[in-house]
Amino acid sequence: MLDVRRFRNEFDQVKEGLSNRGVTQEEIEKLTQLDQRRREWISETEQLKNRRNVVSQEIATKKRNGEETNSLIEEMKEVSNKIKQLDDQLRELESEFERHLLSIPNVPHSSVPVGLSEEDNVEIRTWSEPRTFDFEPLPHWEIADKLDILDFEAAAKVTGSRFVFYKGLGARLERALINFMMDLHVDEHGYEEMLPPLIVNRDSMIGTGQLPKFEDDVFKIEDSDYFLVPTAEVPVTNYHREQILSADDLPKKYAAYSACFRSEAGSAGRDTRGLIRHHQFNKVELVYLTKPEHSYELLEELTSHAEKVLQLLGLPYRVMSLCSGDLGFSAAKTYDIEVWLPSSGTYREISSCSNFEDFQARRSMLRFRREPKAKPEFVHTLNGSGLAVGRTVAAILENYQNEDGSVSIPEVLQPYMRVDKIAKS
RNA sequence: GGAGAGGUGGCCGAGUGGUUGAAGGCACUGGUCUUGAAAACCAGAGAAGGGGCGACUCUUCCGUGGGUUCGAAUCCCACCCUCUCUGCCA
Repeated sequence: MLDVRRFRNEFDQVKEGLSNRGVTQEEIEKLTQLDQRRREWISETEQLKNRRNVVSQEIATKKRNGEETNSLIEEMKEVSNKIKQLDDQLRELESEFERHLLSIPNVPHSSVPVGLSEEDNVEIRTWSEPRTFDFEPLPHWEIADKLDILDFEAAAKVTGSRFVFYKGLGARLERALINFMMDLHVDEHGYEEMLPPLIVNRDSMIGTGQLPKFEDDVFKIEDSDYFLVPTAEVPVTNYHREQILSADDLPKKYAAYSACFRSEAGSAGRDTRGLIRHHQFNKVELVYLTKPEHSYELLEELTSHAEKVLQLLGLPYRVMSLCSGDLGFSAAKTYDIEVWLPSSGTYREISSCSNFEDFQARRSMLRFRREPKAKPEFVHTLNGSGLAVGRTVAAILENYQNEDGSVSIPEVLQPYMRVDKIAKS
């Protein structure tokens, strides 16, 4: 959530940042108006309430002394009615104000490239060279079909499109990757492991910014106010919601594996084949809660931890800095890590690492104290995929495929897989 | 799902519709005392929002949301959560 005070005090800067990512002039003006009216009405009702408190005190004293209080009570009836009226108006205004505020995206960090779309994202670095094949590399769904390790048709029958059954060594590969990634982050990178609920309530979804604006993108459980998690970011970040942490607790670093559920409304026809875009997929997520002054340096650290997974797996990738127009709603800055997919000859997103600054913390009242008696301040939250598991399987199948249709297993995974190759049985 | 009990400050725990932001205790901070510490004594200390350059000041907050009342932690209604018993069940 946007800081209204920052909005007032650094109006020009905030306005520019927001319009760089597509917030309209009207939306900004509306917020200014609502904020002004809101503050006027607050001081009006508060004056009346002060009057009510003072006179109530007086009535109590007079009653105790046996004095007459009828005229005061009469006056207070009127004041009370007035308060009720104004309070009702104010409540309506405040909920409109909040609704509006919740629908305004985060302000991009000054280092974010200005641009309108994906086209304007900036490449930061690449790692390793795409392998050259002396045969025509197949897309992962064809490789998997020949090896009988993924079954999309059965999933379509049992559930619907954009689902999959993993089978045999395919299922083991998915599981091996989850364990490999979790072990790496916990043992080498110092994260605390967490296994969160896969269903969360509305407040949690508001806290991390999925709601109220993007209800169409998530699965809601009928006859309830529960949602399937679109990412472990939601339960894990909300774990500390409405808490005041002490400075010694920071930074908090959590690694969480979860299944993720997304409705993929609006992406009909895109990536219909293979593992790239599913309604349900597995992901290992890294989540940070930090002091504000460390968040940007930790964004680099977080990104490097995600990169490390790809390096150990030997998968070529590049790191992109998303431009203002391509940033997610809650993010102030995002690096996308894109892995090389030989069959299409392109890089595809496999991790997205973002700094949300205090945007999520403000929505979810997630604070810390520098000193035992200091005023609470909002923490900064960050998260990134470390990595999306299904897409990693796709990348391994494609990058490690052999001419005979088999797929070699990257060395670091062999202890988890207990084989060095998936071949046709 | 059913029955009962309960939700008050960092924690424990009082609370009769009218100086209760809230007794008391623990923990915490500062001071006195002490060579130092402990004990004892004294004092201080919550959050959000509004106004003011500031000292400061006002409003709200006793699970959440409504209601009754001149006035609600206290009365009424709904909901949420926790605990105990119970039903079904991986």
